[in-house]
Amino acid sequence: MDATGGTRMTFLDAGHDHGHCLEGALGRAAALCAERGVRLTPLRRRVLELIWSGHKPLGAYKILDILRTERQGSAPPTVYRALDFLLQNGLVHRIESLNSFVGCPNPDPQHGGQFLICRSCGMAGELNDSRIDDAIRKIAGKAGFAVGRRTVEIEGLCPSCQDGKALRR
Amino acid sequence: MDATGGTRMTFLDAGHDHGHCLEGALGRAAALCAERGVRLTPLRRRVLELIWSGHKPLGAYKILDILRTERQGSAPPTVYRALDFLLQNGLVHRIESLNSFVGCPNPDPQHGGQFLICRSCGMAGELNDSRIDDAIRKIAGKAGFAVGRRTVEIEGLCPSCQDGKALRR
DNA sequence: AGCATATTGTTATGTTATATCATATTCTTT
DNA sequence: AAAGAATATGATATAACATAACAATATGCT
Repeated sequence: MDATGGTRMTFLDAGHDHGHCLEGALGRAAALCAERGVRLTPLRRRVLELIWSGHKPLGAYKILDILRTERQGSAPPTVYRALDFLLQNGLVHRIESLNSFVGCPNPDPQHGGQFLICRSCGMAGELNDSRIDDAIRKIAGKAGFAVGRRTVEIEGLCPSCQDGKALRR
Repeated sequence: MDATGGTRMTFLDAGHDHGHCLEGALGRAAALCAERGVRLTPLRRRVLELIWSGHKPLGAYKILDILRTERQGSAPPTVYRALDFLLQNGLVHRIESLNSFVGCPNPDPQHGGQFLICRSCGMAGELNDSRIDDAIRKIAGKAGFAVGRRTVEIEGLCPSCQDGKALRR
């Protein structure tokens, strides 16, 4: 257990070493794809890299804008197909309330995850808290509902933005 | 406390008296608008009624298709403005994962709500379970996050559809 | 009645996502 | 290495979802 109790907290400080996040994510993705026998092609890797350029969820068309500057002929399906692959392999999550995509820090197990999304700076942090998930499964189960995918998105203010330390990042 | 423990369960049986749901919702809406001094105009009331025509979340353009058959000149803003009004007054909720809207059975207090969404029949039931919400608030709070709006959407299979009693409704 | 405010009409456009078919690349088998 | 199957990407079109901006109308108030 860590500071948040029974959960892995990945809502990162503004000053963290992001190069570490990025390299780690790309390394894990490569390993995981190799293990599963699926192909992390240059395009897919590039899209993952763009998503991991920060902790702020990125829209498909933002990704496309960047791709167009480096791959002539990029079009919506270019991006959406790469995103589908990354989603299916648990390498990114879709944030429903933002129509955007964010990297998954621990893609190994199948998991839903809960997201803390700052309305000020736009950062999204992923929690994987078993108590939230257990509560959902338990109550839904009591209602006779067979639980599948969970979407838990918590909008609010991150610690930095509460302190007025930052307004946009 | 009811059968689901500390929560109001509103995931309804296929055979319930839906006229009751509809009348109740419209009545509560009228009362609530009167109380607040806001206007439940014929258009807004009609959109609310369409949303309450079932427990399956309805997309804005589905609503528009119907409106066009009864109000010449209806256009996207017609629907979205009515939806904004209904959302602001807590009379409907937006289901982020479906880009759709569903009636709120108990619009009185300000609340987030959790939604059980059947992938087979499309029905959505609203929970207002304090344990889920408390868990979210507590864990997010420990992470130093100031919690605002919560989006909790649980996709799965409703009891009827698990039993193979229904496939589309 | 006259004014201020709120609501709706109307047109245009922005944003997000998918369908479809053609081409190219990679993998497997021989 | 060649052939064929499977996978991935290119390219074009269109569907689905949502908002901006301004005009016209309806409502509430004094």
